[in-house]
Amino acid sequence: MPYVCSMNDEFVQKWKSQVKKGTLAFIVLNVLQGKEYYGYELIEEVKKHTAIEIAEGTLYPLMNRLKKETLVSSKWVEQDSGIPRKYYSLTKEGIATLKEMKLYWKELEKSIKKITK
Amino acid sequence: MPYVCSMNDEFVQKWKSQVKKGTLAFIVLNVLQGKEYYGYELIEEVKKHTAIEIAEGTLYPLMNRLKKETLVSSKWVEQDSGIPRKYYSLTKEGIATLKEMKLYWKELEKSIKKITK
DNA sequence: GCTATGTACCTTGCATAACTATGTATTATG
DNA sequence: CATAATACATAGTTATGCAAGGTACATAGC
Repeated sequence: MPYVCSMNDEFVQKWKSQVKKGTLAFIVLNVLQGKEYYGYELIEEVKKHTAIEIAEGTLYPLMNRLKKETLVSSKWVEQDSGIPRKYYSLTKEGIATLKEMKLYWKELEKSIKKITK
Repeated sequence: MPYVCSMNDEFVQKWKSQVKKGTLAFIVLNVLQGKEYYGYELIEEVKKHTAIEIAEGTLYPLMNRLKKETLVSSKWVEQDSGIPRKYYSLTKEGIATLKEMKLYWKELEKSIKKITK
């Protein structure tokens, strides 16, 4: 591979991973606004519509945290064939919390836009 | 205090802290684009112009990490009176890396906007 | 002289969360 | 019958924000 540019690739990779911290919870809650999803489907949904890939080993612990915080609830749904699916949905508290998070995100976005130029 | 809303205040607080992971490095590098800053000044600058507060215990270790990654360099500047200041500036590598980070941030912003609707 | 406040730097230890790797189980496909 | 895709789960590693502590200088008020 030819030397193209002096940017620090490994640093950027780690940075992206760090940016995801917090961001993923926000994304998941936002997606669940519209309708219920099961874990695997949620990952696919996000991958399809955005540039964000959520690893399974990331999502399931995340969903458990959100459940513990009572922001989402879950229920098992048997399938005619195949493995049963665990569907997640926003609780009332989840909706209120998401609203608060949206405010902060908008503020952050504005702040960074201001600094970037 | 009257009960106003069912959102989870502590969760939101922790979440904001998580969102800062990665975000702060991005912010600092962006600020240093324009001109050199010393640590204390950088905190004040960001606080003044945005909604973001960077704790000292966050900034100094962060600057050391950025230095170790050779994204910024620093130099001590003696003052006529008072404590000498450590001024930070972007390196060539820092500039290239920041460019890459900006691309990802734009992408992320777009993705979230899409999901938030 | 003493105290408080503001400036300016630094470090330790804790909590948190993403990711890799690994494991389980079911169904469809070649 | 082996592979891929679906679907959930956990352990261990790593990175980082922040509270809390510290050092040091300068100024203002009592």
